[in-house]
Amino acid sequence: MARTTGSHSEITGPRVRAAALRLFARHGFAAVSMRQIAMEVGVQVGALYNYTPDKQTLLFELMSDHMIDLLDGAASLPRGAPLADLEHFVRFHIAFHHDRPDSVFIAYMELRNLEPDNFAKIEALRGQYEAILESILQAGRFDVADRKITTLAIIALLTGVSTWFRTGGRLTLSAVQAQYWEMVQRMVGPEGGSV
Amino acid sequence: MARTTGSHSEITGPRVRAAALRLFARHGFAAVSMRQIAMEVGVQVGALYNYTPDKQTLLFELMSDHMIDLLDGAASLPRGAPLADLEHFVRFHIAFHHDRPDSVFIAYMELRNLEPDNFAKIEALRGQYEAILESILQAGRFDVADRKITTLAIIALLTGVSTWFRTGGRLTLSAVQAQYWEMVQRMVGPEGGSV
DNA sequence: CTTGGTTTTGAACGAGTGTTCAGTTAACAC
DNA sequence: GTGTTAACTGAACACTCGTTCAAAACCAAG
Repeated sequence: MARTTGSHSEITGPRVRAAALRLFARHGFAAVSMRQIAMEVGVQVGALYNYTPDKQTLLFELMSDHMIDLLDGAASLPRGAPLADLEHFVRFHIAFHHDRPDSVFIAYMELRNLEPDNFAKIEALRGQYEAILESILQAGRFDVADRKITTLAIIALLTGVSTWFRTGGRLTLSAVQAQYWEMVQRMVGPEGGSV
Repeated sequence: MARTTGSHSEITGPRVRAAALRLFARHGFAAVSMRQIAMEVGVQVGALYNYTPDKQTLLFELMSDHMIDLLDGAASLPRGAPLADLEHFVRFHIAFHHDRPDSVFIAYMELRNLEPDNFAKIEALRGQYEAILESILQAGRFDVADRKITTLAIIALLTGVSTWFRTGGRLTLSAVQAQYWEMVQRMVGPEGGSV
């Protein structure tokens, strides 16, 4: 057999995903055509179908890869004292999302464009991620009225950073992390406050 | 002249906007065709163009109306002691967004589908809304490290409610308002804490 | 150089897009 | 009943859509 290693697919494949990611984030899944993606890659439309069975799967895999990376990252955080764990989680969430603005955008905006099966899979991953934060809150017995709500509130608060923060502005990433960590600390109250 | 008052346009017009709102929220602006909107209204496509010059304007007017309502609502809140003002703002934001899930979704998700001019107008309205909260924080001289960040953080926190809260679940709207008010109070620290 | 498999092209498919408009319908004033 | 005009239909326009596939191009191994 010929051309098994070093073939073009190992170059074009990632380029297809990168182009789709960029364009979906900028204009939305439904507004981007396969021809636009192909043009960005520098290839004809038909060639894309060597790398994805269809447009929907392309979207799903981008979202799925993102959520798995997120989950892996959070699951790999060192676990110890709950307050320290919470701080690690907060800083990780902000940094991770800051590094991948396009993926973040897609993961939050394009859920409705997923077919039911794919939607369920992404939602399951999101649930696992929330469970990590919730378990930290539980371990610390913080002073929160409702742990589930606090979990979702913290994630919404932290994810909101990506709507305005860009490197090179008034603040550094670590300054933002510090301020959000301060806010989260206040939100959850003193450790041991829960019954 | 004939048929000036009580004409169908006063019935069909709102129905067109309502159908567009519903469908844009469910499937996204780009994924919804004018024919789908017409079918929902029970009319042929061409008839829609009696009520909007084009699809883009239909989207813009939905977003614009929503933002103006939001701004009017916030501007009409009674102003007095900063802490009470902040509480009013928090409760208002949650209730307002809860009452209009479709509009909220569109206002946050479809910004990228606006033409530059329209985008700028919506952004300006959003800025005015943020300014109201910021002025409350300023008046109270709360203990916040950065007032602008805290403003955006609070709005992100509160808007996050609409991603999970639906009437009829475990919690009532006023219970949710109470919990978020508690969290916001903690986030901003004691009044008079700022320099 | 030939062979054999991977990758890409280029064209086509049927369906759907936003928008326009001449012509029909329907309701009100007189 | 007639005249007027707002409201709507139905068809058409010129494109764009996702997807498929035979044929060509390409490249490494033998």
